[in-house]
Amino acid sequence: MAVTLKNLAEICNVDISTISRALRNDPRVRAATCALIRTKATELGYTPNLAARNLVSGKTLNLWMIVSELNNPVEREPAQFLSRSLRRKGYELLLTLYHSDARTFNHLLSRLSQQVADGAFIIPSLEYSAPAYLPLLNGNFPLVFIDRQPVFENCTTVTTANQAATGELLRQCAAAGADYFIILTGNGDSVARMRSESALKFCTENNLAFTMANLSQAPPPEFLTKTTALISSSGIFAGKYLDAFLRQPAPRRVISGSFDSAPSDISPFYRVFVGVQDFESIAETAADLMLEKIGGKNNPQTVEIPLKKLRRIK
Amino acid sequence: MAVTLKNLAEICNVDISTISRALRNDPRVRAATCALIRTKATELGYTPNLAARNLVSGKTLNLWMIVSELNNPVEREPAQFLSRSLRRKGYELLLTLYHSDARTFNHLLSRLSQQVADGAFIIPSLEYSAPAYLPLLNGNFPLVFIDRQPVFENCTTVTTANQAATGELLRQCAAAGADYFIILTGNGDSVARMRSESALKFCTENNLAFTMANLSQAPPPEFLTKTTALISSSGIFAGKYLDAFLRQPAPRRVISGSFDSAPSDISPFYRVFVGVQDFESIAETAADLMLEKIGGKNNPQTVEIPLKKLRRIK
DNA sequence: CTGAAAGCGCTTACAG
DNA sequence: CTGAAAGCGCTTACAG
Repeated sequence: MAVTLKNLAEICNVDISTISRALRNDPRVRAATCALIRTKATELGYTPNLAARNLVSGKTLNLWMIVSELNNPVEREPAQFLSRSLRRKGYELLLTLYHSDARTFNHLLSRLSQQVADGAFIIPSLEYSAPAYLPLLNGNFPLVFIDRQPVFENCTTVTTANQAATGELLRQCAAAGADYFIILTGNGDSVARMRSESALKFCTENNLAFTMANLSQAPPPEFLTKTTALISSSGIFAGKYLDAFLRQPAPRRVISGSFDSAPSDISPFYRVFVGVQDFESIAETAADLMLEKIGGKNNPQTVEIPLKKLRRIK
Repeated sequence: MAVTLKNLAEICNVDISTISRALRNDPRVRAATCALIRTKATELGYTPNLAARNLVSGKTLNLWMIVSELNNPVEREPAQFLSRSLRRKGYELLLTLYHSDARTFNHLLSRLSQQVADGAFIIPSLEYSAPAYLPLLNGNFPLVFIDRQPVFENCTTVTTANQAATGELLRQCAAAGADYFIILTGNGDSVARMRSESALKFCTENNLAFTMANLSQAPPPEFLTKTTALISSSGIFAGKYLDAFLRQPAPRRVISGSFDSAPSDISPFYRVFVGVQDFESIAETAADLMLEKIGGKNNPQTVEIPLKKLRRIK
């Protein structure tokens, strides 16, 4: 059994409220009393019960972050930066995983309603629809979305300026000679859709040949005679697509343009460009918005963070 | 303001205790009363306050996992498996990071003393010494260590059978022709030390030439005439060591023997072996031990999990 | 079947 | 400077 204020009160022969005050450095308690209480407390290894404190204060100083898993840098990096940054601001970041499972995701949201944290950062999956969020949004619970946006409007989101970033990426590929674009970004979530749209727009505006494809879709024969750029959300996909469809017969030149990571084997590529997201700024911005929300400001908006850099790997 | 039992009691014109019972499916409350209460509750979006519940139950159904960061699979993988596994058993796994910082680590331990969780999994760093653990251990707080062992004895630890695993790894290298071993495993923590010792033992017993080295230590010229095996905790190190010292003049043949990951560029190696740890079994075993502990069993012991497999990558 | 009461461990006006 | 009291939101014997 843990030591409680009550125990200390009996031992020190003072009221429990005096104990409480002494331990919280209330200047009103006499130095001598305070000293006695503090020594006894450390002697017995007293440690406050946070659940009890939270009950009276109405806050936990905990913030949750709800992510799918940790293998993807898009989820992992913001989490790590947020943890550091929030600790400096007096909050604890607690990471929870939903493993791409809708039931688990909703379960975690319901925990938030049960007031386990003062707010939460969420990297959602598109398909987990709005109803689960409603109680939280109606209750004005501080929620900041990162990277992806949920299906409904009017919620605070911090994400990369994907339209601009995609434009830059394609421009580089074109400058390196690409005259045919295979766009593999798909439409799995709001970010994917934004990138696909932007890529399409770029190609159309600049009169560049392109096709939207995915990993199980062979490219039209056209690419054989062209300098092809593979545009993907992760270099892994470019590598896989190349292995699956482009190696034999090898096209003249293949360029990879991806976000965050290069293909694991870059040797078959002519050029490799990587748009590196600025996860630190994303985290910092999300933390600031969260604190505003906790402070009572209502700030629904989408904040876009520019790419950290556009690297040429090869 | 969140809806409380008190609010519901006023609205439904029954005592707060009846509300509580109805919402927890107590068979004693009349069906009609129960129905009324439940509809009102969902209407108003009632949601129990977990802090209050925890206060009376004395448990949180939360388990913490304290890790340094998430870039290393040795920390990330057990975390992900544990999260899945514990949810099935009715617990929430909350991940917290200490970012290789001793102060943060101790701060997180103190939170545990404040009863924020019913137990904790810890992947420690060697240098963060025993005192911070003492209150927890004395209070018999359920603690399960994963991978690394803290500096003191008598605590429950789940780790890979590193002695056997290292033996296997070196045996493979020797079978592939290695007659000179550069042992890069170091002594950064209990696992590193165990691997280094085991490697040394293996070489000595089998009459194989070897040297203990690190990334800033050139190998003796001997390796030039030998088939050299680089033994490391991660393929990254083997790659770096090769780049730094072995490339020019290139030795006859270099073999890599590492844990969990291969060198990112395997082309300069003659053979590449990887000992793959069984993080799923480690997590499963740790979860079981935790539940035992929470159930009141005192089970200090070190459980060793065999390697999942020994892969030959090249 | 339901209510009144005590209690979980703490904090904080309010008196004195 | 300190104590008695009320309260945070909930649960659970104990009566009736």
